[in-house]
Amino acid sequence: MTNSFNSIKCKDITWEGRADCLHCLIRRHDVLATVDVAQHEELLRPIIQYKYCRKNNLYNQGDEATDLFIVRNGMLKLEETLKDGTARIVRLIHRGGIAGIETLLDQNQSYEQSAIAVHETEVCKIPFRVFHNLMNIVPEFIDAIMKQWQQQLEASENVLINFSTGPLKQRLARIMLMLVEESYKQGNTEINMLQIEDIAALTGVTKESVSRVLAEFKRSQLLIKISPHRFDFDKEGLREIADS
Amino acid sequence: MTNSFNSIKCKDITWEGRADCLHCLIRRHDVLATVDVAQHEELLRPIIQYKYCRKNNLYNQGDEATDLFIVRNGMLKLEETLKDGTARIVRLIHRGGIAGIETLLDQNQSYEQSAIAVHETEVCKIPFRVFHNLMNIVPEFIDAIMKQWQQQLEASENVLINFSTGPLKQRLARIMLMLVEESYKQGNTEINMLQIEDIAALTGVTKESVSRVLAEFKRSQLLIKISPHRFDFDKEGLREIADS
DNA sequence: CGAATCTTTGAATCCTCTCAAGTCTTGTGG
DNA sequence: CCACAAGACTTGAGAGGATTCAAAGATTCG
Repeated sequence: MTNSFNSIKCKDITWEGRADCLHCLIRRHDVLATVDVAQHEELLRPIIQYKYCRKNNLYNQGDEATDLFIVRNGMLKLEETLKDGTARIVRLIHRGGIAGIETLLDQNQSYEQSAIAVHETEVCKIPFRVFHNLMNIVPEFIDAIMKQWQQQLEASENVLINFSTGPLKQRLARIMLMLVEESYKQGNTEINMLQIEDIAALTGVTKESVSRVLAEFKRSQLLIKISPHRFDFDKEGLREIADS
Repeated sequence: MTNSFNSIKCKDITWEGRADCLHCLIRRHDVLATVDVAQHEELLRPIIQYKYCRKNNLYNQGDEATDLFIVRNGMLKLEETLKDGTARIVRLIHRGGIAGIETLLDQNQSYEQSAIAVHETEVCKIPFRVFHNLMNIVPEFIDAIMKQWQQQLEASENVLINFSTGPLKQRLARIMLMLVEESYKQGNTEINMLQIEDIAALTGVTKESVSRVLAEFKRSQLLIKISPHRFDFDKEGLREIADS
């Protein structure tokens, strides 16, 4: 299953039509796995599928919240812009993850971070009230939501512990290994490289520092450029640095 | 309401008897606010109240999970020990917060971090199954749990954004301001200082670096030592550094 | 092709770490 | 209650790492 759509030119946001939950192959990965979609077809009708290309915003910090987004494939960043203008990624959202979960609480009427695609990413856009209805109707759905909340918590802890602690070399090796795992999941044999600035926002350092360390990785053949954004890698070598 | 028990010598864990939820003055601050305690007295009977003195562990990373803990007052750290032996605090738990929330998911039978008192801290120890029963019986309780999950998420984001990003001076000023707010809540006019090593684990730097910057704060009168662990502070000065 | 954006590299500065020693505080047992 | 031991905190000096500012290459988009 290589991502055929990676080769297609991609810049914007594409409307991919009403979601077909009944025949959705990846539903088992997300919270809707707990829902009998045939039974609730009516309720699920407003769900729309979109494709967001690299760098497109799903929503911005502070925007009024109307929808949640489930990631079908690709990767999102949840990013907070700090007072001094720099950005900090608080967590990454992978397949099955939800962007905007904080808006499920009644008191939150707006998004707390910006959600932006870091790779080409397909999502299902689900109106807020559909989620609320499902929570009222399907008991198992609540369990799935709690599980999702815990996963988001772990995703943030991951950024803190693995990407924001220790020498930069180590942190970047860990990020590369995360990208390796991600590429396996997508059926690729090469890394889909993040932008330098995203890596900087993930580690809390400057983009120059990131660039320097990655240059070192390339010189020592830990990363080998295949094409723009595409890299082959030395997993063992990266692992060694990550665990050092 | 100054903490009278701060003056009493305190080293260990004290059993304070069965919790009296019915007359509990701080219940409105936590998830049990949604529960009619008179109606569910039977179910709540196993709840025990404890006092943990500074540095005592409620549980350790990997321990089999049997109970959750609600903080009545004081402060806990949730700490992860990394491969190289250093510790990283992933979040702090204040009044009304829950330690061990991750164990509410069926698949988690053990705690993911260690929970340790950083100040003298009173907690209610609640068996796991009591929580589960309440979730089944009281619909509003589930809402409160979700809210709590979101608060834990925000507590982790706070460590990442405010305590692990930017120059160390700035981060330490922010931690001091957090302690200022904490002291207000407890009705004190002085900071209850964290241990240097805890501050280091919160910021991801060495204890020597923390000590040096705090020494600078003391020299410039941003912090003024009153007694061991107790400091007067210059809130405006700290604010200025925190926002610089 | 040209403009805008993203990435790389250099050199000087600043910050943080390491290792080491010394001081202060706290807890324990005589 | 005091003395000693253990733990916590401070300080110094040198090395190593990250930042800043600036400029030059790449890449992408129109």
